[in-house]
Amino acid sequence: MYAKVLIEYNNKQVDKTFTYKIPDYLTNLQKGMKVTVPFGIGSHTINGFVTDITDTYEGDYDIKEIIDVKDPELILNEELLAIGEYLKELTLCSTITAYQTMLPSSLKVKDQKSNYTKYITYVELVSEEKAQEFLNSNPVSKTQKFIIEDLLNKKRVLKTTYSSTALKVLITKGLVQIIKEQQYRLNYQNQVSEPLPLTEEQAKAVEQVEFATNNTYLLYGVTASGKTEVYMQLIAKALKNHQTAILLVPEITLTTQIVNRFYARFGNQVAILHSGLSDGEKYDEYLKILRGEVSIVIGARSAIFAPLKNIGIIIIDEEHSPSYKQETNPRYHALDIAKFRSKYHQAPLILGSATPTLESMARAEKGVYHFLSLTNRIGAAQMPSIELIDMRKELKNNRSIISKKLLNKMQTCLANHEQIILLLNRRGHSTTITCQNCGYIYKCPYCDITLTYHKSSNVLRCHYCGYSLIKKDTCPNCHEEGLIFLGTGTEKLEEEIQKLLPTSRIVRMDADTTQNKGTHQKIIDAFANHEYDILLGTQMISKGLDFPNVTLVGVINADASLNIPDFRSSETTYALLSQASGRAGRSNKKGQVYIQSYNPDNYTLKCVTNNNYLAFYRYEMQNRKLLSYPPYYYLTSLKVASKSYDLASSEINKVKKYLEEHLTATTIILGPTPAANFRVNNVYRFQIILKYKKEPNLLQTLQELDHLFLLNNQAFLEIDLNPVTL
DNA sequence: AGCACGCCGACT
DNA sequence: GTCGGCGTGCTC
Repeated sequence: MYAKVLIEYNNKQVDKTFTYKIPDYLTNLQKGMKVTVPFGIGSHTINGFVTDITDTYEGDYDIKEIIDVKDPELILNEELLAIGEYLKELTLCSTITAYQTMLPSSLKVKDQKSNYTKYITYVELVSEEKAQEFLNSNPVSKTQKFIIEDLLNKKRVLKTTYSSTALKVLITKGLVQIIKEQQYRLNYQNQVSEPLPLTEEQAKAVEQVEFATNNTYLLYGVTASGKTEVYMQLIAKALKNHQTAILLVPEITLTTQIVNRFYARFGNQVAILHSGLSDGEKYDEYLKILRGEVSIVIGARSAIFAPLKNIGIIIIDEEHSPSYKQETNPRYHALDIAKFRSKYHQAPLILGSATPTLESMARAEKGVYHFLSLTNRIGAAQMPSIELIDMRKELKNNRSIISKKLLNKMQTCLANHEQIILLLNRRGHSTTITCQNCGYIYKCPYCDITLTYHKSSNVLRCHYCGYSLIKKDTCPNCHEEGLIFLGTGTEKLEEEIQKLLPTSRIVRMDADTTQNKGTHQKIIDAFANHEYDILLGTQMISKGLDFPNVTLVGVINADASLNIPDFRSSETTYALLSQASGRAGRSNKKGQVYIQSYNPDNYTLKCVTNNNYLAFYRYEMQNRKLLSYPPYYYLTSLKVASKSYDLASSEINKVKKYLEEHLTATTIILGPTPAANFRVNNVYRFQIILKYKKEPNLLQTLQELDHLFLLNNQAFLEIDLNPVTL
């Protein structure tokens, strides 16, 4: 018997299987297992996956034998092997990269430095008779006597309870034995919560989902309309059919808020997978899934690869979230994998959002997706009132970044002991530091952007590459004391509010204050306990959080995200503002939202104010049609990156020529232009964008181009099919 | 990813 | 003459 093995090296040159003979002692070898094989010169061994097993082998290689099976419990089943192939095709990555992407880091094909299995050790008596005999003999040490009597009583006790020296003696005497058991790091109580009564809308949504089909449903539900309860009842239905379920949520939403609701309802049938877990915790959760001990997996993007069998339903919450697209290789979108698995298992796929992507909404309109909607908030909660504040008028008599109106509302709110959320989508203190004397502007020496000032650490930092510089008092160019700080980040906002409202308790949440594990959750918990009055932060405060006492939401600068040069900037702005607004008035108190802008006539902002997603959708669809963007056209982005400007420039032109020669005439080839991240870490990037409705030669051409760059170690080709951002 | 093979520069 | 630079190519 022979096995085809995909080896661990991530290199296009070894992106193929190697055939090995299966030795007699490995007759239980199965497809999808992880093995150790000899590879290359000498006695080198590496790991790989068995992708196929055959009876015969025809070829003139000097065949070697498989050495051993690693982690026999970890088997990529037929479905996962097929997903790997699909992922490879979807993203043009190597096959091994595809499989590696699907696994938690502790189970990837490579030699593990640590054993992730956590054990708990008990001690037990070998036999009660022997123990009695021992007690009756003389003389008996006091500690040993105590241990034996205690064990006679309790049968099984944690090893750490007793003195280890006394235990050693008892073990050598053959009286006591040690029992080692695997222990999962995360364990939860049994379920305590019952399904909630559904509103008419919710019940209708639950009823409309047909199981045992590969239908896709778009669940359009306004903020606080009770989508989570719909998910739970749909999942309960799947469980009742002895099927399993996957729920994807954006990373940032994976706070204990949603997870705890699921634990309370479904108890230890739930496994969670997200980047907040340690490698050991992920290993345990993955094993629970692999062993079939759980039926529900809740996780971020990569949880779509969870090795669940017999999936009955797949749900993607906040389906518009860009976090479902991986922005490093392989650049896959969880939605594509979800559709693959939906079809494979004949399991319905639910996409939930208050602000669906235009692609999803368009598909729902065309009837490709089934449309479900929740238009009302749950219980007594009403939609918040939203008002735009024209900052141009404000500028004339008030230089503050907080408008008079918003400040007044904040004061009222504080007086009523209610809480406030402020959104400013920019971290740090000041975004530009310039010299009044000579006009010098601090820029990153490696990237193409200005440095941001971080006051708490007195450092100027590049938000692209992390380069940092200690701030000096004088200008590095003219040596005068003329440095001024322009542009406001969350740090300066905090300072300013503390000045304006000295008695208020403020907590800031952004990438800088949430670096350590668990700090994110700590801030949320403290704010929920009303230890603070004001929560201010970047977009991470806008997602999925549920604080009943928040009645006021302020958006400091709505224009920032609107002005990003990306075809999706209106869409992301609408989603961001509508999500942020959704944090206000989630229980019986009416919520108010104030959005500050220098472009109050902007149509997207007007739609946010009126809470009119459909109006925004129709308007933005016209723009997309005019400019030939998704969902009317598909996009592919090709970038050439190189440390050499000239090389990047000449190579991208070769790429363009190749594309022109091989693609059909209807495909629009835009560029080359400098990419949005033109220079990062001293690497230059040029970009070409393809727009097409149908391009039969696409995959073939991209693969060929990829091959042409295979041996080039000076310039690199980065291909992104259906990019989320350009 | 390693490691060997191979073809050109500065040394005892 | 030879030690060693890293460019190129192969690994079942």
